[in-house]
Amino acid sequence: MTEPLDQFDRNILDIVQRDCQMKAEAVGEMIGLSASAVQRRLKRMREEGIISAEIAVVDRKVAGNPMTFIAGMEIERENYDALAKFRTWVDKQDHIQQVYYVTGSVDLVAIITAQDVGQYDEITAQIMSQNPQIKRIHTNVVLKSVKLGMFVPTQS
Amino acid sequence: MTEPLDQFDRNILDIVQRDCQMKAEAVGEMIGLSASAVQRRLKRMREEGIISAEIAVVDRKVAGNPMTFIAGMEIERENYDALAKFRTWVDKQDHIQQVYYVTGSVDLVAIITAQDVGQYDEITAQIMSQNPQIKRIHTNVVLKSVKLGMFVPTQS
DNA sequence: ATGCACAACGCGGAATTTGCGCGCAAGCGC
DNA sequence: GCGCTTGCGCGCAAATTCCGCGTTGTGCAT
Repeated sequence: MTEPLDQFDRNILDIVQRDCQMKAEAVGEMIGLSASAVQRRLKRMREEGIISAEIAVVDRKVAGNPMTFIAGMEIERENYDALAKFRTWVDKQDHIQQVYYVTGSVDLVAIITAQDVGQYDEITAQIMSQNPQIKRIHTNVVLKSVKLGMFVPTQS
Repeated sequence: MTEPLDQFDRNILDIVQRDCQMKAEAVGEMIGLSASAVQRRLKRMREEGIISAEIAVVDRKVAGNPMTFIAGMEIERENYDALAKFRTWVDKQDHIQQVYYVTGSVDLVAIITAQDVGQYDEITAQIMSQNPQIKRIHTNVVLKSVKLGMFVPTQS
């Protein structure tokens, strides 16, 4: 289905993961390929889902959500499709950036942005009330975002 | 410095946060603005840093890093610039996607991608050896990424 | 095994099309 | 009336498509 990436693909991904608006010609110069070849490969990787999205990263403070919280949640493990239901629900919650289903003392870890603690409180209240399978929420307040990003290494 | 966003700006950000390759004309149609106006606003928001980056999101599995870990770390709190040093170091570590400095039972929370547990072990070993101020690491293995993204709500 | 013909693939470059980036005059709000 | 921002038009840069070529790999006959 999706055959392995060659070195050119990896180099292209390394670049567009940092700046996806770069001109194909500039990319081609960096990696030793023509502009049309770069565009062909980009198109292919987009179609195959290797590049799943191309997104703008917006400053949290300017957007009015200066605060970040990390919420660890306990869920009913037995009920497996509780997780599926939670997934569809959480997809629509814009303040919940990321959710991971994990091993350990909590079952779910969520990265949540909010305007202030009051709004965060409202969000957690909604999580609890609209998802009875969530038993408890442990909150960590983020004092500083040391590093942010979605970069994935491609070089083996 | 950076005056507040109006409704047009917010609508543009909502769109480009999901797809930053969309044509300005298409964006303009959605929000009721001409293409050139959209481009002007995008340029301004890029220059002001409201849009801090535009990046391609790459599939983790295809990139050869199918596993994700959430690492909670304990650090020497007294030494404040220990955090600054850690920041500069961690910026260069491609496998460490995100790092948050938090309140609670741990001081730092990191999202880390790896090929397998063996590679993750190497990464944590490097963290410990190259950052003596890190005292201990608590690892949570991610069984499933329920939601991923960097979306920030802009509508108040 | 060796040599050859041929199909498949991906490249670079040219031609075409598309979208961007400016200047400008008009319109809206303060 | 004075900003500021919009919409429009034009020139140009970039993306897309098309085409010819070289390389690779496969099958077949020698």
